[in-house]
Amino acid sequence: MSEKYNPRSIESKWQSYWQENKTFKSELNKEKEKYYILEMFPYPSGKIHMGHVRNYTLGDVIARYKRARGFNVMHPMGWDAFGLPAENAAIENNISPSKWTYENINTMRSQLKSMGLSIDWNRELATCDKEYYHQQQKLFLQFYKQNLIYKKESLVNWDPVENTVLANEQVIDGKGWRSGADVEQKKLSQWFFKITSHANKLLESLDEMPGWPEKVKTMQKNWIGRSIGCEIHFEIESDYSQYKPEKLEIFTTRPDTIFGATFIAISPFHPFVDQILKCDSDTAEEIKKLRSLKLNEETISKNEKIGIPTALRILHPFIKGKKLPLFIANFILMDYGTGAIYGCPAHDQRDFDFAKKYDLEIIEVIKPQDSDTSMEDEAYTGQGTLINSSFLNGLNIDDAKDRIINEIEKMHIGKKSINYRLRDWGISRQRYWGCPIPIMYREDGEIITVPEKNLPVKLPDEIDLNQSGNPLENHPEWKYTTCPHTGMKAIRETDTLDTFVDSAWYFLRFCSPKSETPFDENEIDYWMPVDQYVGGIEHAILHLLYSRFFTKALKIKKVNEPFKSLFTQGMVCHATYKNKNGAWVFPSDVEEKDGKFYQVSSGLDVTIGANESMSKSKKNVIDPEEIIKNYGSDSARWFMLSDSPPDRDINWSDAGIHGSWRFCQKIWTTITSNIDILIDTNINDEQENQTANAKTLLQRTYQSLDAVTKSIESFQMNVGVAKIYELINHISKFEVADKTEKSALKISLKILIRIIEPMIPHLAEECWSLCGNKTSLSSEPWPNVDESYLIEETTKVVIQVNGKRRAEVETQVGANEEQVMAEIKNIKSVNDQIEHSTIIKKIFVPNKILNIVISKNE
RNA sequence: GGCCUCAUGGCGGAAUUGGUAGACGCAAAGGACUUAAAAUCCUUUGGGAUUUAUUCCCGUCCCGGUUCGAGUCCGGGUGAGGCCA
Repeated sequence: MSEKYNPRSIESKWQSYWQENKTFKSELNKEKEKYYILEMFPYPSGKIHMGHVRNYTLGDVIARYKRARGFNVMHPMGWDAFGLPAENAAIENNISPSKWTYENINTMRSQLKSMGLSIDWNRELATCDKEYYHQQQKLFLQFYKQNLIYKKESLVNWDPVENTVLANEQVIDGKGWRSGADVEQKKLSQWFFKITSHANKLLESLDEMPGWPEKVKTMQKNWIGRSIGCEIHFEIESDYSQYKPEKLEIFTTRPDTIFGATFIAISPFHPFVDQILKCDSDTAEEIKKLRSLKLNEETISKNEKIGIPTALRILHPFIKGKKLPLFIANFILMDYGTGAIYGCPAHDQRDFDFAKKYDLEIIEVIKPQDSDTSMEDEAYTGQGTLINSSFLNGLNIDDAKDRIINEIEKMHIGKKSINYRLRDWGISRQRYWGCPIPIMYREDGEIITVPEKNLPVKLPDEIDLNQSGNPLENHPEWKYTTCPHTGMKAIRETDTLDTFVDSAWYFLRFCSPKSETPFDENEIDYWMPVDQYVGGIEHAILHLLYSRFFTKALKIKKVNEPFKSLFTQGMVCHATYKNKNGAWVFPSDVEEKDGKFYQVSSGLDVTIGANESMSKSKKNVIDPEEIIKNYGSDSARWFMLSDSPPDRDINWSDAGIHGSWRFCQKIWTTITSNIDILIDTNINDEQENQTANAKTLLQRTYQSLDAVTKSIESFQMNVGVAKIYELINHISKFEVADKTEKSALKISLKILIRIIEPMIPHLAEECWSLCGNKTSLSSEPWPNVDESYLIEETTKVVIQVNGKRRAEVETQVGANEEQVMAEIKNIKSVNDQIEHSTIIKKIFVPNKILNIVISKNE
């Protein structure tokens, strides 16, 4: 057997075998325990990149491992196929979004297949497929009936030149990416999912999800942002002649500090401000300026605090005669709470800065337990006792909160209230390439849903993308229709759904991808929840939260949460390159010459940008095709799993791929050179008169097997890889002299073949078939650890003196302190230390350590 | 600004969760084979000292603490990254 390792022929051979034999087809089978492994499905942007290779290799290791563990594994794949890039490509290349998308899908499918992933391709779906969005429109109707969908005015980024709405990423430095025009904030009437109605459920379930990383749960908790506080209605005095509002409703999470309140601030978008604008021409310009600035938490915390004084004064409800000035301030969000707060400068840094700037009163109402604070430089936000606060004096913060809320409720000027940072999910997109919203606007003003029997509302094929604005808006035949109930004239909703809607339920659709209803209850009942979900941390919040919301809102029996375990793999990053014209450049198009970088195709100089997650939009992608072509996908997979912990970001470099190739080669030569032993049916498990050598090999084999198993279970594939290296190093140094050693080697090699299959499946299948097997290795069970080999007779005990390692001794397992002490009598390095000293005590950890604590005799 | 991570040789990283720091891989150097190269195999590889040893000293970003013992736990700092529609 001297044939060379030839990954190209081996890999295509096994890929065809798996396809022809439907090796990875999954079917409902109640006799068997199911395992649903899912990686986040890709956007079909053109070609796969190393980030995909990492994601899908990781998932495939789990899929293959779980199959070996006897589970009925479902491992599907699909395409997150709607979205903006298809429309851009359509304009650039004069190709329809549909054609562009399906061509990309074909390319990427064959690339994924060339990686040897154990995917059930029978379940493949694409969200842009009308079969898929037909079902999605049904879900829309269902949500609509449940009152989970409503319409309201909301701000969008508006490009006045292109006459179109821009996504956030299309706004660069406040200007439209294509037109360069200043982007305006425009109000449009848009559809929303009432995700806030599930805020509390979404929050509370997080505590019952041990399979999720703490980091992601924390991010979601912060995102939902539940806070308990109090709404208070204040009476108002006005110096405006034409505007005299009576009451202002504010929200605070610190009602305990109400006696320290010295000003009131409202958002520039607060309803009061519209009226104030009418009365006060002096400040109108300033107010308009505040309104034009984009407000979010980040800018609020960084930007200078600005307040515009008004002629309104707020009466303090507990301090008679006290009047607080009211400001319009740039750090109050209209969407949070009531868009109005009171400021207590002494105990809130932001209020403190504001008070200093506008020379407002600072009243200390919380006194720290241990020290006096001066309030010179910063607010005190810690625990303490209430002072200067009338009936609250002497209470701690929590008690003071309860007491004041109680009082406020008694006086009927407010109530305890729970507030969420989470806002409703805006789902309208003014785009063509998305799922049509099954809504019509009738000429009599009624908004009606398209009846289920008339679904799907199909996207028109013929569109004009060269006109500005949404192509659906510009498509009269599609847009104008009649009401199916009355025959009245009607206009279709021309907005399409956010693509996050598509991905909020695809994992459900995979369970019954061809069902005539959105999903088959029976299948869902068996397959859901997803046992292991694998994807990028960048989806930690939105996609995962939306999916959780869908799952809860659909009220599927027994399925409360969609993803039992979540693993967030690190991103594959690469430097970004830009040429002189500001265009992104592919790394493969960059070359170095005399320390300078230039673009090969154009000859232009290139500047190197930051390392960022690989993405088609920045062109910092590496196509795995080259590597697969040169080394094979087994080497590529192995390389991807080596070295880096799966949850850590990596900077892509192919340095080291050669080592992976060497490893595959070594597996091949090791198996082929020992093939005689492997196919010899007379060699079995020979334990009688086993040589020490044979025993040691088996010990190491089972230790490796144990370690590899544990590392796969705990998502430490890089450690698993290292343990397999150790095993093959032992095997290749092993010399066979007698029958028990042949037997040991055979056992060891067979275990090796089995445990490399999740990682390098083609080579493993080939080795397995060389051993004379006629069926796929993937249906073979995972080997069991023979525990008897893990029991060691001797062990090394480390001898420390004052905590420093001085020697180690080989002892019987379970040796006691006296026995170990006897062993070390003649060890010089230890004796040198304990000479002329008094032994104070000895710390003995059986089989591990003996630490002798001494004090030197002077 | 808030919240959250992370920091170990030339590099990627390991360390049974408080018990031999640097497994395994990459890179590098030396050697074997070869007319030569590639490939393969063997050896060395955290820093330093010497009497070359079952030797000693230093060493896991910095300062301090807890402990018989700290890469691991606690406090403070420095630096890097992520998230904040």
